[in-house]
Amino acid sequence: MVRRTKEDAMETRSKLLDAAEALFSEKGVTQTSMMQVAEKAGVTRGAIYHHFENKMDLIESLMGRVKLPIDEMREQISETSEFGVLEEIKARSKEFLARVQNEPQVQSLASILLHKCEYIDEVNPIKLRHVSGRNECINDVEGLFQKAIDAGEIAQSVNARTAVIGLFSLVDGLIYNWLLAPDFFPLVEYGNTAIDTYVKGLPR
Amino acid sequence: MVRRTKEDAMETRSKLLDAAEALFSEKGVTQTSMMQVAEKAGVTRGAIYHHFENKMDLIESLMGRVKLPIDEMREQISETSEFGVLEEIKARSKEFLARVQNEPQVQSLASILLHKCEYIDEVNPIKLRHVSGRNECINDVEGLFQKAIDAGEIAQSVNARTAVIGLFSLVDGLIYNWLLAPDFFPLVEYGNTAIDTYVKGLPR
DNA sequence: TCTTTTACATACACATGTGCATGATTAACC
DNA sequence: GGTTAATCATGCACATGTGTATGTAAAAGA
Repeated sequence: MVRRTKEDAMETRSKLLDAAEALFSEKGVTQTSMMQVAEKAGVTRGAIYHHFENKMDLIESLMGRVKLPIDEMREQISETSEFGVLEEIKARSKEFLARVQNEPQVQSLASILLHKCEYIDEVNPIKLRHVSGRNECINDVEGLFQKAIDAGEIAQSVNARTAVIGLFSLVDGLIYNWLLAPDFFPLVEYGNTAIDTYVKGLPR
Repeated sequence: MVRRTKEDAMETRSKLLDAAEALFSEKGVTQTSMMQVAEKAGVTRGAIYHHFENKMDLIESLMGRVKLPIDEMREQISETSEFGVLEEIKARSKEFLARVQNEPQVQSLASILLHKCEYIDEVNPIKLRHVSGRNECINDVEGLFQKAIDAGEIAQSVNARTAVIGLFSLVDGLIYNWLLAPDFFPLVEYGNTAIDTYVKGLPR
């Protein structure tokens, strides 16, 4: 075929990522071959191996393309809120759910992360990214909870780390179960109620 | 080789299931070949295809071998407790966590379900079993929550289904995150606190 | 004891996927 | 305007996995 312009090249690269994202989230990572990705993108396998080293590299590029809510949450962490710290924590968690429900790309990536790939060894870059992102985020929000404790919004008896991990697990579990069968319950509606319930249950 | 006795046959079948369970939970389902399972069990691939139709059938037998906590929870559902219904719900949820943490086989299966397999299409028996088991269990516990509402343990304003899905998501998320990195936090200790927090947050 | 069937091992055929090497054509650059 | 280099397409070699057919020796059954 013809040699395309540099903008055309970026477009095919983008098409390849789109195709991979759709196929991975639909059929699973291992069940999708490079050939299928190429076909969906309208090119041949040669194009993939020109733009990416292998499937793992393709996945890494896929994940790096979108700013996940967990990353965005970390960025906003420094901004102080006019309401209480606790309200801020709740708002962030709810926005997390909303993005998963409303942004198709975020939803696809979350689906790949939670359901459509296998977390094999520690070298797996998908797992590494997930775990490191989670741990950093948890550390940050733990600081927020500590601020809430210091500000007297919740009791001194509360362990900040325990509180964070519970909240995180709740949000993760909500997304996990919702992606398993989206028609089973409305994520944002039920999720927001659950978040309110959990935070309200923290000792004052 | 020699033809073994019927008890020997059951033993090799058991060894095959053990080998598959270990390999699947360690390296993932798709990354484990029938040959590796056979080798670990000390037989050849022929033995597998004699006892099981294919890999999927092997997985189904694997899952059917152990009574998952989610199933056991459903069986105990009818037994009434001497304490309140709410206390019963909390106790069941905590026992759920304890089994995952303490029983290696349950832990392996949970790891396979949550991290080491891909939920592809709706025909996937693993996903089907997971979803159907979850839905039935949720329906049952929803009944318990309704009893708690009727008994006045929690407010009439509480929606039973919303409450269940929140609690379930919390438990699922705890297990999911713990299996991701078991050293990160103690499952039972933190999990029990989180469950208490959630239930305590339900409107009275 | 003789036959049948079970419990595997062995071997073959087939499909599929990957990685790379090579080719073709044109954009990019001097 | 000629050379270089990028953007893919094409084809080959290789590895790996699956399913099945066949072989075999002993247990099960009569």
